[in-house]
Amino acid sequence: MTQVKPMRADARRNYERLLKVAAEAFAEHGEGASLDDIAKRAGVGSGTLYRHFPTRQALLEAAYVDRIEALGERADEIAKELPPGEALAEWLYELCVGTIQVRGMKALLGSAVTDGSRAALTACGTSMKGAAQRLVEAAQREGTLRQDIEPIEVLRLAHGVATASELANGQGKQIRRYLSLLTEGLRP
Amino acid sequence: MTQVKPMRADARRNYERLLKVAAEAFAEHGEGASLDDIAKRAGVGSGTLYRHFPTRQALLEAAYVDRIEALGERADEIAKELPPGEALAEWLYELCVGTIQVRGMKALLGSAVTDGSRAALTACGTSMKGAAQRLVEAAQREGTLRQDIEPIEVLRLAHGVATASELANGQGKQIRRYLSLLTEGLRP
DNA sequence: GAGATAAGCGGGGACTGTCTCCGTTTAACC
DNA sequence: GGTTAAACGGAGACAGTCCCCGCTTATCTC
Repeated sequence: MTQVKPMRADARRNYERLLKVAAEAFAEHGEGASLDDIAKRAGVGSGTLYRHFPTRQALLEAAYVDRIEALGERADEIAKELPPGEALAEWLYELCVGTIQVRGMKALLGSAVTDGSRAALTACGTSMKGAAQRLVEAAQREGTLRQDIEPIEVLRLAHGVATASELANGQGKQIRRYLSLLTEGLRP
Repeated sequence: MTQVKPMRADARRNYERLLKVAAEAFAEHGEGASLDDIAKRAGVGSGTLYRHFPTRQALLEAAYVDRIEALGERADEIAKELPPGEALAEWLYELCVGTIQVRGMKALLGSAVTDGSRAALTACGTSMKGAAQRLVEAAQREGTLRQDIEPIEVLRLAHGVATASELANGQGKQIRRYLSLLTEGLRP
């Protein structure tokens, strides 16, 4: 599963440089950051960039996997500290914060929960879905979450909440409010 | 308020052609459709397009104002046929359908409810906000909608629901489901 | 260490899209 | 019909994506 042939030293070096620069660039300019510019800033030719990461999507994913996996692990930490219902809410909050604050992660998280996505987001997608599943099932067992809902639906709705919060100039407060509106519903 | 000087005949002709072609192009290729291509298809130079519509946003808005205003009027029709709570739900449903199906309208509706938007969406924005306000207040008076919520928040959340539905390959069924999850909340 | 060799590099260039500038055309008014 | 200002339109500067292929170099072998 892991790299059968070890990368050549220069290849590995360039790969890492690109990743680091890309994360900065995406954070700064959003997912539309210029790829040729990233290559330049990393001190490599654009050919090198495109060889390592055939698509923007691939680079985006590689640049943020660790952050996303951290989010997956965070789910378990939170689960230890809070009762299931609250844990889910808190995790969704942190997920939304990440979605909005780290420009460029939105597209990535979005396609991770897209139905029929082109199997692109394997790593990120499974990590997110796993975390969501654990929290959702726990909350359902506890009885603080409706039974008829799938983990992936929760992720999609959270993405929707992030979008809505963004429209409202999303500071943490907005996210909290919209998340709680979702949890409690719009009825009185 | 309205055009002080009437447009020259050729200008008016080109303006209309552009609008018609633009609506088709955006519907077909999404909001990213090539502007030069729209100009070409309308049989005018790109200079003409940019003179009439300085930004993509401006063209997008002009191409869809009538559709959006129809949505505004639809609110009142629905209000006559259904009790306030159901009317709001039905209107939000139609709003989401429009958001998703007519590619290119999403960006427009999004920026119409963005906090601190650059005063771009005056026409569309006020139309939407007006319709939302009428339905929201009626539902609140009836007691089927929480009191502590603003019309614009409902619009933003609806946009979020549309986004979530889109991720789920949004057919009408998904939209209905996610909307009702929002209305009723995620609690059991 | 020297040589062989394939993995990896990188930048030139084709292509697509945006947007402006300015010489030319033409509708509108007399 | 002649004048004039409004409107046209396309050439071209610029920015981004992405591929191709001759050159460089890390690694392996002796």
